[in-house]
Formats: sequence, structure tokens, C-alpha cells
Amino acid sequence: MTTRKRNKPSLPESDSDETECEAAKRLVQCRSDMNTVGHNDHLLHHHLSPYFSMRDSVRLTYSFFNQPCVELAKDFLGKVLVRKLADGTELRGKIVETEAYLGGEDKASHSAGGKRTERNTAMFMKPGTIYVYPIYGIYLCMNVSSQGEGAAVLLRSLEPLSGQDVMRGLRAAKRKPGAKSLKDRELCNGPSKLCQALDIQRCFDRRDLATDAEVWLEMDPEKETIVGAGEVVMAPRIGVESHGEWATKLLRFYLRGHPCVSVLNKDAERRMDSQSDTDRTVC
DNA sequence: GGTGCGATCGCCT
DNA sequence: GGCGATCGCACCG
Repeated sequence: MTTRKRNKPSLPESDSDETECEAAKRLVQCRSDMNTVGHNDHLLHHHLSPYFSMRDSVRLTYSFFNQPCVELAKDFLGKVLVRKLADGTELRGKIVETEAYLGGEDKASHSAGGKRTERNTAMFMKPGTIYVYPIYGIYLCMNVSSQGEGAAVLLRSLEPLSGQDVMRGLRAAKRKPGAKSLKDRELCNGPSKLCQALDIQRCFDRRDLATDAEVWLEMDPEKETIVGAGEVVMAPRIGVESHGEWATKLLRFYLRGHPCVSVLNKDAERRMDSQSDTDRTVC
């Protein structure tokens, strides 16, 4: 039995007190430290709103999305999803949890067996295409298509980086009046919550995350873009229990210890520990 | 903190 | 007609 201490990522102390402006300043500071990116072929210099005009940012383009589904699902971790609202407000969240849906033989996928319908057409479109679908009559989920016929990655959770107060307002609109105010870590810790918080609507279906003016993906401002393998938990996907062997495959990925992950899987984390212990013994 | 349950409707069979 | 890649809330310990 080994015990180990891990550095837990944490949100700002204030949790909900940081203003959008302060968050923006903090991000600009982080950005000013970022000088190692910009030469990669899947990066595109992208001019940002006045808040961020001190420096160009880097938007991820087609060649980033054009990779196999599982690799893309892992690669999404640490990247920043940006949503620009009609009034110019930019909402930002770091992706901390994803799931891969492979299409074809993957029975839990909407595109299982290569089945193509009006709803899931976006899954068959070019990598980077957004697939938004309604679930349980009242919620939405957002996916991004990858390489592979009918394959896509479900975005499950974000760590809010800026625009938290706007996100809180968007989330509150669907809750009971007078309900307790949401903490920052509760704003985007679930696939439908992040759609609400970023105002991702059904009409975003089939849009291109690489080129759209209202939603895009960026490198992590804190340079956590290269995520060490030890930090990523691989676990079975959520809510697909009825799909036999495909329910148990390790196609969910999340940043270990991150407070914004929607559902922890302690068994998967223990398995990782015992595996790394075994690896050490072998070495 | 964890668990159980109801809401609610588009999509597919 | 049945079900679902979910969520919020009440209830329990």
C-alpha cells in the first residue's frame, strides 16, 4: 500500500468573487508568459477582444482536430474552449474531462454500426465539426468530430477561466428562482452544464470549431498543454451502462484531482496507482 | 458526502 | 411507444 501526495489544481480562493475584468487581467498576465507557441502548423494567430489585445492568441485549426478519436479526446484536455457572445463578451473554460465515441463498432455511439441520421450527421463531417444534440428533452450535449467515420469527442467538463459571472447568469436562468448561487467549479462540471454556461445552442450543430466566429479552441494560457500521462485518468464512460462490453471500455479521460470533473472514478484511479507501482517494480 | 428519483421531449424503431 | 452520452433537489447519515 502506497500513499502519495498530489498537487491538487485549485480554483481562485474567492471562488465566485473574482470579477470578469480581474479574470481577464489574470489571463493576460498568464499570456504574457507564453512565448513558446506559435510555430506549430495547427496554430493560427487570432486577434482577440480589447481585453486580450495586448497579445495575439493561438487558435487551434483543422490539423489539430484531424487525429484519431482517442488521441483527440486526450489532446483536448488542457485546451481552452472560447465562446464569444453577441455583445462581444468572451467566455473561457479549460477542458478537463472528455469522452471518445468511436462510431462503427462502438455500440454506445450515436453512429454505431455506421448509422447516419439527420441528428448525427455532424459526426460524419470533417474533423472539428461541432455536434450538438438534445438529450432528455431539456438538455444539450456538445461533441467535436474527429478522424474516423462517425467518430466524435464529447466535451464533459470545463474549468471556468473567465466570464464566470455571465456563466452563472446563464446557468441560473434554468434553475429555480432563489436557488443557491453556483460556485465556479459547479458552472461547467457536466456536458449539459457547459452548454448552458457557454450558451451553446442547438444551432451550433454542424458548425466548424476551427473557423467559427462565435466559438473556438485555444492553447492553454498557463502552458499546461502537454499533459503528463500520469495526470490523465482513463475510466469507463458515463451513462452508457446498457451497451455491453462497450460500457466498460476506458474511453473517458479526465485530469486527476481537478475540482471541475463531473464524476470521479476512484477504482480507475486506484488501478492507475497499482499499474504505476508495477511499472516501477519491473524497471 | 452519497443516493434515489422525477422531469421532459426529440429521436429512432 | 420507449428510451436516453443529464441534472437538480430532497432526503439520509
